[in-house]
Amino acid sequence: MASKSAPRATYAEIAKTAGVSEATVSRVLNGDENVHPDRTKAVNAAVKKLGYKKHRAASALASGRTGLIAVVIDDDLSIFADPFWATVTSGISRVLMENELQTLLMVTPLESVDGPVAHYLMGGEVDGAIFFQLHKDALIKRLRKQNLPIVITGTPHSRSDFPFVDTDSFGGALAATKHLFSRGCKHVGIITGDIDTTAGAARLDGYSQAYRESGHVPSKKLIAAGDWSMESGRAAMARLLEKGEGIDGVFTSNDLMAVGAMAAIEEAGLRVPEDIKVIGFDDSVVAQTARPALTSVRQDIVALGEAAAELMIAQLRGEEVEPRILKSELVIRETA
Amino acid sequence: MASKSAPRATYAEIAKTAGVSEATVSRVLNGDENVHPDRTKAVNAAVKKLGYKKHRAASALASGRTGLIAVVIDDDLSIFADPFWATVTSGISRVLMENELQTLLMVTPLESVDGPVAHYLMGGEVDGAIFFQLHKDALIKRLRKQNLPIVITGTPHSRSDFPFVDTDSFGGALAATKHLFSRGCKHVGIITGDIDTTAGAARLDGYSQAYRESGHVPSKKLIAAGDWSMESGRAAMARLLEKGEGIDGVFTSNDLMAVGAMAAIEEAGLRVPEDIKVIGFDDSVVAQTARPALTSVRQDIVALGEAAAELMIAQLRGEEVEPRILKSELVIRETA
DNA sequence: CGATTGCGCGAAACCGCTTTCACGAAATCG
DNA sequence: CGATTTCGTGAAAGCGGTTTCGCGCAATCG
Repeated sequence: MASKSAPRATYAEIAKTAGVSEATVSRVLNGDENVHPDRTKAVNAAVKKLGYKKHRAASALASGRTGLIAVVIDDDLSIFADPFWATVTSGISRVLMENELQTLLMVTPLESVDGPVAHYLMGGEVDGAIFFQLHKDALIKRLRKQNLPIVITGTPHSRSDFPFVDTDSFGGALAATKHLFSRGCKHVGIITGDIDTTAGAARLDGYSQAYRESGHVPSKKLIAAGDWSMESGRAAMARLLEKGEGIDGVFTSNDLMAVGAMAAIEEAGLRVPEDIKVIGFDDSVVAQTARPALTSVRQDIVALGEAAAELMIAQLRGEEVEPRILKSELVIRETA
Repeated sequence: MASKSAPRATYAEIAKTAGVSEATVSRVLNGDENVHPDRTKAVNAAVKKLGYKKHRAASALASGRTGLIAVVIDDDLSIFADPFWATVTSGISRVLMENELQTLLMVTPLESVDGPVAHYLMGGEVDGAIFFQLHKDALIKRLRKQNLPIVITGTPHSRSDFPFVDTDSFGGALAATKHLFSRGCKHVGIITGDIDTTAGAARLDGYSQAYRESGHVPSKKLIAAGDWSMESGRAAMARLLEKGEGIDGVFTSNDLMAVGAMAAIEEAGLRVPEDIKVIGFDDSVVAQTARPALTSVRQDIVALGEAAAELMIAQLRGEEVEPRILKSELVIRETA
């Protein structure tokens, strides 16, 4: 459709104006060391003069490298209404661009191992894929077998050796719970996220660990299950209150549930933080807009994306990569 | 990097097993009508049998069509912490995928007309570009001149003939303000967004229009400027209260400012909605988590993305396109 | 000092698909 | 019924890079 107002320079022209062969142009443009400095200079000059920009498709066809990295979002729970993934993605995109790579966004149900997405990824259309979430990793295992570089954002279930990046959920939960104790709470409860997710489990573990370290005795009655939603937080808190354990502090596994919990507390005629202190997780907008403002565990989400991209780039370079766990940090506001 | 475990079928093989020429294979695969049904069938059979998948790069090189649509986000205000754009993007991605197109995400400051992004877009690397926001449209004008299909999400400033999609800000603000009147408010104020944005201006216009239609007399003292942030909403509301116009209702141009306004109202010892009713705009998570729950103007954000993608596809087909304005809807909760 | 090695470089094949061109056969025309 | 169109098709020339191969030359070796 687009007309070629500026008839795009090619290797042929560069080669001619630089007085070298196209092969040499290619070498220079791909950083081959074994080229005489003089020619290198000549080529670079020609490139600048002609405003040359490499043609991706041609390059991809010849080399097999597309310069494209897929970011795959299983469109069930994900991006809708959750700023988290968007933020991660922007971090990824930034880093990839700096490395001459483009971000191909695929928001789609992951379906079977041979849905269209799977074929696309296996068909060599991209140089690598970064996945969000991970309920089923059959597809990923398959891709791995094909040597497609993969990075997972979030901790995978199987302890396969997938390269992944994640926030330190355990540490964050540990710190949050300890903070509640240090503020004088005696009976600290937890509202968990979906325990089937690794993040949900890790946050519960952190909470338990804090109990163990504090010398306090934990009670199963102080543990209530949520599913990350605000409504589940409200319901879980209501249950916690009913049990009459004298709960005076609660760590909720995300901010949304914290807000729900605060509503339940208020409905019970109690006050935050005077009667019950609350700490969330994520430090999302919601934490900042809540009243009273919510104390929460912050994750550096952009950094998470950047780390994912860096892991991908390392793989592309053929380096061995280790999973990366990012530190979380407690942001103290009014609720605890 | 990825090894070819399955040595990818090519036209050559298909042509051979179907007993036709490669040219015919191409015709069939690109929907050329002028091919004998028998051959068409033969080719399709061969394709299925061999599990053939077209090689994008090769196709792009030969045809000049990349099958890639860029989604460009000016990384200043945008994606960070704002679920809005992410949601739009997921709508775009879904529709593009259904049409065999891929979404290339570019999160980056738009800088000058000849930054790297500009070059990328002008270099024929993509078949079209969808832009979010629009502070400066110099780049876009330039791209348009090159015949690159463009769609803008949000209303552009210049009344150039860019194809764009947007939510009916004016109508939403009108409905919200009228609703406040109908609930008995006599002195309805507005906290505007950045007036330099078309959305900010349109929402103010809708508010003014409601005043005109209602027969009430508007007062400049009831208009306070915000900048979309929660803090600006709080400050604006404080000013509104000071002016002592007996304000009893306020329409804020987005949810974040509404939450800020509610905080200010509470700090002034007044109550929502008993003393002052509040309506926001966007119906974001924040509206749902606020207490009392915020009445707000909902936009169908996914639909907005889908519309953008559809406009793009129409252009790719060479059709003439009209801007598309999507209806907004008042979601009534507790604050008004 | 003749023989071997290594380095820098150009010629040319190639990546896989698209598209122009021309040709033979079938359909339409005068 | 010969002449002109129309239609379906294959051969082949690209599209714009990358990469292998081998050559000529200078450096190194015996």
